[in-house]
Amino acid sequence: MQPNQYRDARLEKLGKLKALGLDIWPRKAERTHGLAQLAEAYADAEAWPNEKLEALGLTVSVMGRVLTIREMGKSVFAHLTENGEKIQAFFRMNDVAEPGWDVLKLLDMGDFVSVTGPLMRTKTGELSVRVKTVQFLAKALLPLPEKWHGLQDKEQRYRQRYLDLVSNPEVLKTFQTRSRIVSAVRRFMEGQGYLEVETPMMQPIPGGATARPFTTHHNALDMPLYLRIAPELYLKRLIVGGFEKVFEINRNFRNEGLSVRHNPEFTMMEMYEAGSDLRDMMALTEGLLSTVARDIMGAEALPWGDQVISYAAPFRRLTMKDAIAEFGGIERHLLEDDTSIRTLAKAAHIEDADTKITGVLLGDLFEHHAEKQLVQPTFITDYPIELSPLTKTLEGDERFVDRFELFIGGMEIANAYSELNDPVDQMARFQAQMVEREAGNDEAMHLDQDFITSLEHGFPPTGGEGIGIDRLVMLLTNSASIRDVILFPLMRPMKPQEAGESE
RNA sequence: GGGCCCAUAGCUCAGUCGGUAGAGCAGCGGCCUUUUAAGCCGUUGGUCGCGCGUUCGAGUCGCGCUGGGCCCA
Repeated sequence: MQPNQYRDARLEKLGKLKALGLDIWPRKAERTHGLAQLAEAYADAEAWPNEKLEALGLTVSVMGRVLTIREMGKSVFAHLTENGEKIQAFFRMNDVAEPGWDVLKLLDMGDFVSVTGPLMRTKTGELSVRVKTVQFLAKALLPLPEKWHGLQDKEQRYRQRYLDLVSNPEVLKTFQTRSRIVSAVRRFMEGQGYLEVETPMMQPIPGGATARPFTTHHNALDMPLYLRIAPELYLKRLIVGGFEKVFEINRNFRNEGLSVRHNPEFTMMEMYEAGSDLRDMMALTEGLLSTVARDIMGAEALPWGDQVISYAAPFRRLTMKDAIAEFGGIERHLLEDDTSIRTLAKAAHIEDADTKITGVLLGDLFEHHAEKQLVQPTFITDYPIELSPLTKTLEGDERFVDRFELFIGGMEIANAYSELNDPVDQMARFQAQMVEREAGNDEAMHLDQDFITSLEHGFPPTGGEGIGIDRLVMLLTNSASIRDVILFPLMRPMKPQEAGESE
């Protein structure tokens, strides 16, 4: 409604810059060095005192966003920032070529400039460019958040992540680290001989997990499509087709609530290896996490809140029942009997404890007693078959399956199976899921007939696993919320502003 | 879905018992040719998230709504 005073002042300066005959929005920045490059070479004040820098006679052009301006009469200091690095620009009226001094007076924090001049160190020891010429690159019409406290309001930080990144350097750092983690994961998998593939994100039948999908529609084919909840069934088809080791890193979408650990779209890596089983997946996971921790974070022991998590192999292994017994302080033999399991579930105030089947109750008891306490990496094994429709059973016990979930920091990080490859058994498991679905469980799996057909053509014994990349990044970067490692987390839209009198 | 908490200037935050809006940074005008959250003088800027109510009077109390945060299921 009322024009913003900051915008007005800056638009006026823009006009003055134009009046100086400058190209206000040049197509390219003049520069000889990146700030990171200069920092790496000359940041060491002991090795590069001012005399040595001046003797070097190195003239540089660097670009950056103006972060601070300190005016001191006929000299001015400004910090430029680029990619998380900073350098000081030192302007003296007598040094700066026309129309540099006039340009300087029209600079605001947030603007982009490139400056050219010899490298020097001020008497307080800061690496600086003694500016001879200034090239104006772009005007910021809106002010940056406060320079000392940065942007604090969480809502605004998520909605306007660019401001969060500009004003909170550790946020930029976290996301740079995320990128390096993902690429280290890729490197490790490729080093193990895995090939990265892409499978459908839009699927006619959503499969591979128990979750509610998002629905969409294809116009030309006039058919419903689902955003995938997992790539699993497609990756397995590739193993049927003859790939030996495949992985995929990409987004999954689950139509569920938001929390510190859940965003409706999240990044997962899934991998499948023909001929291997759960034990091989454990070894792969230990190798992956300890390698990434070492290579990217520089240590196998990393802080998590006020604790320290060790990613050194091997990780602890514990059956689901043993975990319930240990962390729930429950006598182990009570977990062998259906009636006492039901009694324990009621005691733990688990919902529908009277009607749920035993396997589901065991899972609930595990969540209730153990999950939050599994801070150090722990493989939980021996899952009830009811919770695992895609997994081979344990040798000698048809009620449990050869599956693990890896817990770290009280969160589920990974989920792996010795994959079910018997098409007849798989069909029966799907049918059990369909009964669940008809009983009203809209997270139960859909029948995927073509997937069954693929198994009928022969699916070798296969180890498969999914790893939650967002949660892994949370752990490695010591971030308490998934929103701190997802650049643009889902937010409810703001109520649109009232239209006002203009129409 | 339930409980608790938050929303005041562009940003970070005060605002007492209900008495009519404050600081720092930023902005604007000055002074200052090696500063570091530079300093000094002056100064602009507010639909106190939105709505209804109580009251002579509401940023403050009550109810509802919106958005967000944390905990729980």
